[in-house]
Amino acid sequence: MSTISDVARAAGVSPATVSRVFNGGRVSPERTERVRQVAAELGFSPNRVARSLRTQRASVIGLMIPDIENPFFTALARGVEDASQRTNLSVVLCNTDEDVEKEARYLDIALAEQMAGVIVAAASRRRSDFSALAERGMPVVAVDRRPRAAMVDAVMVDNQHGSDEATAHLVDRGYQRVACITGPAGASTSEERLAGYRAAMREAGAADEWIRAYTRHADFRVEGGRTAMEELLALPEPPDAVFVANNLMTVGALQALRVAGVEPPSFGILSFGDVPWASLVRPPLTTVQLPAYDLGVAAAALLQERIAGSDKPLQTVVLRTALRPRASTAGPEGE
Amino acid sequence: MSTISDVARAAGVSPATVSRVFNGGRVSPERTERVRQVAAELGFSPNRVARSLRTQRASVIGLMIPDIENPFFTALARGVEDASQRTNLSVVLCNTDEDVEKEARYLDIALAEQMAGVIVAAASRRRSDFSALAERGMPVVAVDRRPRAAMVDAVMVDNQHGSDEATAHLVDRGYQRVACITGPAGASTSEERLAGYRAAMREAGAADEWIRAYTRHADFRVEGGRTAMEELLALPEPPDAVFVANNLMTVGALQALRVAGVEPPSFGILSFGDVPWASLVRPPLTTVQLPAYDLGVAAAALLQERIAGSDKPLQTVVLRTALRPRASTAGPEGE
DNA sequence: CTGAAAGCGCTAACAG
DNA sequence: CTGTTAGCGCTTTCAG
Repeated sequence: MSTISDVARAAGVSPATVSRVFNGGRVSPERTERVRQVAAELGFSPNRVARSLRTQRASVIGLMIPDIENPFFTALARGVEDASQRTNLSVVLCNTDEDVEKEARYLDIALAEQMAGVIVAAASRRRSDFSALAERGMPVVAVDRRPRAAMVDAVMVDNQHGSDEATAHLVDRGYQRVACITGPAGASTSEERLAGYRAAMREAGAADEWIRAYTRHADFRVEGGRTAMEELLALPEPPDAVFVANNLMTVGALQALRVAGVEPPSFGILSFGDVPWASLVRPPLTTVQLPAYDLGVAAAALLQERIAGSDKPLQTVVLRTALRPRASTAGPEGE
Repeated sequence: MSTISDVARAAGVSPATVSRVFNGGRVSPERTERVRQVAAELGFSPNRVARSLRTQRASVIGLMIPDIENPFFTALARGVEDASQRTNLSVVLCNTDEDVEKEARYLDIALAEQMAGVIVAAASRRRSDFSALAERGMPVVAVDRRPRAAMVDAVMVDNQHGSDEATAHLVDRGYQRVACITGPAGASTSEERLAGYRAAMREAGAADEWIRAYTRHADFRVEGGRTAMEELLALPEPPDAVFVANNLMTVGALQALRVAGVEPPSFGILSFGDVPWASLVRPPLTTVQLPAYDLGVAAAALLQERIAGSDKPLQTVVLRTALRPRASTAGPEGE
């Protein structure tokens, strides 16, 4: 592995000149040419570690996501990756596993590795803590999940509006008892989606107590969705439709329905977020489409601005969802 | 951000002592205690960039996978991650997108960032090139896909055996015309799985020419699987069963079958590798289970040995698959 | 436009 | 067991 001084010696110039050639400093054309030539011959490429140490900043950004097995987050990750590639930033993907400790460990690493910045889909609304990064001036962008009171830029989905619309759709189609399976109580996404559901149900005339009885919190995973659905089906007066607040829990809910011999659309089911391999599900599922990829792109753009030193006031970008009605919510008569 | 000298000064010791405290050198208990104390107060954590520059090795390893949206690779990634966490290595995930250029770019980054080592599921058997890393002494472990002639450790799945067994299972169940959808011609996994299929078919008495006519190469993605299945169904004498060489193509094949109104198990279908959300598919799918997670763990273990400086001869670890017969291959009579 | 020199923060000999 | 010292490879003043 040749170094900058090897190149300098071989080209008969100073290391500083070589450095300038690779960093856009002013160097005479012929020297530039010679240095490039020699560098190519020697297979030289600048050592980023040394550069980071010297400049105190890296060309790597961290992306913390809570579940690498959820297609929503992989799509988001691709958005971040694609947008970053254009700026020559490389992306380090960290899977926090919905675990605040693990997340904290990765945030420490980001700090110790002097990463240029971090994009986080926070594991917990209350307990995720970015203050250490913020204090040391490392740019942070929150994505998908809004951490409480953290002073960072954010890119969010319009959860409440999307859920409200989705729930209203179920009501419109004639379902009488629309239940809700939402995520863990700590997460902003859970709460906002629940709030949308509640708003729509109140508007449809449901009492708060009734709503509470037909609401379940689960873990945003398949398993949790299944269990919650089983509980709802076991109610004295079971629901005839369900609004499920994320994709994986919908998969679980579908399993529970199948086991119970309940078939959409006589039982309505609507998923907030695309269900993976939706094409395998019959009947086709009504979903609220989330702009996962664009969320990633927007977050990366915001982060890049900050890395470049922008001191605009903090922004929150909100992206809209889109309701895709399909057969799974055709109506209780099973049209 | 406090440095090692800040801590040294505040604790009244030398920087070397602080360093030793954090790296397991011999330091008297009371000093160790004091240093730890002071470090905690100052919120000190060692700067990994400086450490890497000094020691010429990093505590980061790269993991290059061809498709982050394939659950097989995410499971593999988790294996790598879990195994690495125990050794305090952090994992950088790079999505090569089955693209040799993109892969090469990431490999360059690995080099420039002085990563401790790299685990690669190669994008191409022929064109993926690790020689630059090997030359510079960076440990590389190939996983899942065997790059041609590269002198690296490898962790593989017993593709040929698994495919042979799977195909024989279809034949045993009474299917007469078993077709095959395999992956791109370049990949070792495609070729080995195809070889297993061929061996079983020959043993069942099929002519080479017949086998060729009932074989399709696709791209390991959903789309490719669908197209290939459509082609097979359009043959003058369509197959009555198919062996599909990866999970995503199976999803595509199922879509094509559904559109054509063909239902397993009267048409047999068997997937090499677990199909995501298999529980949504009806009837339940017969699969060859792959040890994706363990593949990751084994690769990480091998890499760690090399990073630690082992100069054992190169090894190839082969993990076995397991056939899980389910209803989708119950037999042409549709028992 | 170019070179010399001074570190970034850390670790690894080497002496003590 | 502890401190001193000399860099890892690079960038960035500061002179020239």
